[in-house]
Amino acid sequence: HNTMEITETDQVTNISTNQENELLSYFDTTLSKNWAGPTHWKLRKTKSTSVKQDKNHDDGTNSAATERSQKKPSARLFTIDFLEGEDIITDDIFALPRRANITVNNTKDHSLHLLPDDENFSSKQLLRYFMKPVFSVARWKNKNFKSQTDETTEIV
Amino acid sequence: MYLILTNILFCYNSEDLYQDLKSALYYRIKDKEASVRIQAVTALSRLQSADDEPDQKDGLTIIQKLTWILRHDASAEVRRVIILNLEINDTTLPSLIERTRDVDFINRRIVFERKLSQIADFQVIPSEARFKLIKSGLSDRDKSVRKAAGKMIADSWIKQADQNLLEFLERMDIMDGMAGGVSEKMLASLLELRMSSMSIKFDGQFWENLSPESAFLAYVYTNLLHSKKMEEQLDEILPEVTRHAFYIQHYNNLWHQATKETEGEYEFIVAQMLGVAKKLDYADEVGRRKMYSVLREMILEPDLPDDHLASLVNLMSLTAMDERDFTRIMIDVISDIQEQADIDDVDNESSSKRIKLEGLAAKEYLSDEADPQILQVMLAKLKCLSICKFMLEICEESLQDNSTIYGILNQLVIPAVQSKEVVLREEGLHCLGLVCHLDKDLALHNITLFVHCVSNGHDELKKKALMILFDMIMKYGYPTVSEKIGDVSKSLFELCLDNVSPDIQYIASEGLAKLILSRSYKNDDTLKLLVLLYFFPTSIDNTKLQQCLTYFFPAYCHSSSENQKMMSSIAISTLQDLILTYLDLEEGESMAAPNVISEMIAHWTDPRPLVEYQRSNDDVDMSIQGKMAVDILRTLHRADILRRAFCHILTKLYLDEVDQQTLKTILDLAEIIEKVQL
DNA sequence: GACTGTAAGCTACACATT
DNA sequence: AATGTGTAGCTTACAGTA
Repeated sequence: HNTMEITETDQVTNISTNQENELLSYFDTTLSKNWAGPTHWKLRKTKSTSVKQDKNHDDGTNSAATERSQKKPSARLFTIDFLEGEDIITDDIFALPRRANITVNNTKDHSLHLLPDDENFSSKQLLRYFMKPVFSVARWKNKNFKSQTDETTEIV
Repeated sequence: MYLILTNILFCYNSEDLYQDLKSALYYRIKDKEASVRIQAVTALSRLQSADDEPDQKDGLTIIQKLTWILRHDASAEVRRVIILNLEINDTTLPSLIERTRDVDFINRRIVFERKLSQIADFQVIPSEARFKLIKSGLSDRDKSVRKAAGKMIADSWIKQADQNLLEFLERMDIMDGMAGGVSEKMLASLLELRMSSMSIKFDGQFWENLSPESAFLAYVYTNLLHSKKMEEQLDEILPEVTRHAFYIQHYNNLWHQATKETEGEYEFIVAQMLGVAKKLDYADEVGRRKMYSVLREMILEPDLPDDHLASLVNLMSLTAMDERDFTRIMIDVISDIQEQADIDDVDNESSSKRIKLEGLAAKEYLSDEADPQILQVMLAKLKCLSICKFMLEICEESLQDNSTIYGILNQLVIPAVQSKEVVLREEGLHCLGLVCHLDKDLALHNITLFVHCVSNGHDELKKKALMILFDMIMKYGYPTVSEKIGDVSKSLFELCLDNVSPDIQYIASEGLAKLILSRSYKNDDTLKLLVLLYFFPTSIDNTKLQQCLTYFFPAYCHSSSENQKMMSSIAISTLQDLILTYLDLEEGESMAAPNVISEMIAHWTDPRPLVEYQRSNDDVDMSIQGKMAVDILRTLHRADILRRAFCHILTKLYLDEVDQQTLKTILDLAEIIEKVQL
């Protein structure tokens, strides 16, 4: 029951001619960092600007009531959530006497700190066939008008 | 401090002090503070050239220690200091070159601009490594690295050849860097940087006295002007079509007359000239005919390399009137070759010699008997199939409109597919796959064949068949294709994702990524398999697969709320499976840590990037991760091994806009857990 | 209680952009 | 020059180890 099918014919031309092409190129830019796979993946924050904008939009469009009812409780209750985690069992407060530190560092680190080969994966590979190359320039389309009619009459 | 001491030591040469300092430094390079290590390493690098005495403890000299740190130190800055201070010699150069792939882009950059630009002779780098570093430098994700690599070539390295471009290309061994287009990329970037400061003119003399380097220059420059749409300059440098056809003929003749030492060079020149010809304007009838006749003759020659063949077919399409004209010509060519093979079959000592030469590569694939006649027929067939393949890559018209192809299908392609020779079968299948792009009925008729090849063929055939199958589904739609084979396709996909061959896993992943992203195919089990495969320890070295899916998952989840919903529905159970595999890792296996997996999954299912992409939160379920939180908490009080990781993902979820009801559920569940724990 | 590794938040700085 | 962006490093806190 899981297998659903939604489709028309020829997805490559469908997509590449449609605007979805542009939409995918959005990801070419946003994913240009973080291309190297899970071992080198990092979360990039600093969406604070866009988030703030979004919130402002919400404030403008939605009522302030929803704002209060949703966000304020969530903030409060979420802190409770933190407390639940394990806060009450805090140990007694002591000053930490520091003795001589061992200054050597354990380098069992086998990582060579190298990037993998960059396969330059982009929307381009998702918009092509495996076997059939896509030629951006149609080679005969210009000549076709005059010759095509001739040829057909000749052959037939 | 150590630096000062070291400098002092240089002035007051005291052996005891020196040894003391050195052994102290040997400890400080292992200090846990990066800043200390930086100092230690700078100090040590002052001693590197004066002291090659091995350390008694590990038998390593200073330089060996430095190169070891260069590879292993976790601090980018420590590595940077070593890059900057390490002297360049035969032992250190490979380590420095390796840093062109350092994770830190500043390190990559300074290797190019401070080290590799400084070497006296770039030929000390073996050409394979040289092209590898050029490729990675010029196509680096970071702009400044690309620039540094480009400048290294265009400013420093070319100086070694006295600013003489052709001399430079010769020293560069461009013929060794053709694979992957590295040579072309390098020259193109060089030309782009120096275009203004050089005037490039190709006159008759130039064309008549081509060397591999000048021919390559002509080819790359032509391509560059073409891609920049600089039509006037292009007209200026390119000869007329007729002349160019003569040149091609000329060098082709030289190639065949060449000695063993020079034949490679002429073959290369011909390849470049054919490349240039692709950018000519074939409007002129006389030129077009001349070119056509030259090509028509060349393509019949027996021992053509594959890329010549591809260029020839491509050019013949340019000189043809239209697609039907083109296919007719190619079919003529193919039957000529077949005839030729049949005739040569009877006698002709000399051609069988040639075949042997060419056959060397193909021989290993061909079955046992070395009978030259059989071999020759086989090679002729193979050549016909290759021509057919290149032709079909170009063809667009449907089979009904271009029925000439049927003939070749029945007479050449089908027998090849049924052949017992592996090479022929592969190439035949390739052609069949391409023909199926032109006719839906034919495609559907052959689906079962492709499926059969995927499940029963040898690896190479499997790969081809799988690619064809995906192409067919992309082209004609999943329902149409699966109608033909029932529910086989889903299990076939799963089989391929589970395959032992990394290539097949990769093809299956990319194929599925395409299908899923284009909404041709949608299935939660398959999606889950993809995620599992992505993180699985066996995939850790499958870079293609990883990079493909690294692109796919965010693109999939952040482009539609429906997709994101699907992902979130499998997220928790998948994460659970992955954590369990992580806990069961064998010695020597490795995979991403549970926390990383959690963060990535949390990111994929985060509604905010989706909102940003859609530029509105219509249809976006802002509380989607709230539901995930509920899921997690429900599993949490059962399993305890998973506690840690699951709690971690809980903190990553976006719960600010969760609806009240879900929120309440979350809190209740949390409360229960707390009580149970107490 | 010492000592580690890890995670998260903050600050300062270098860099790029305009 | 002024701005924003991204990163490295520092600090703090906590949990596990033995």
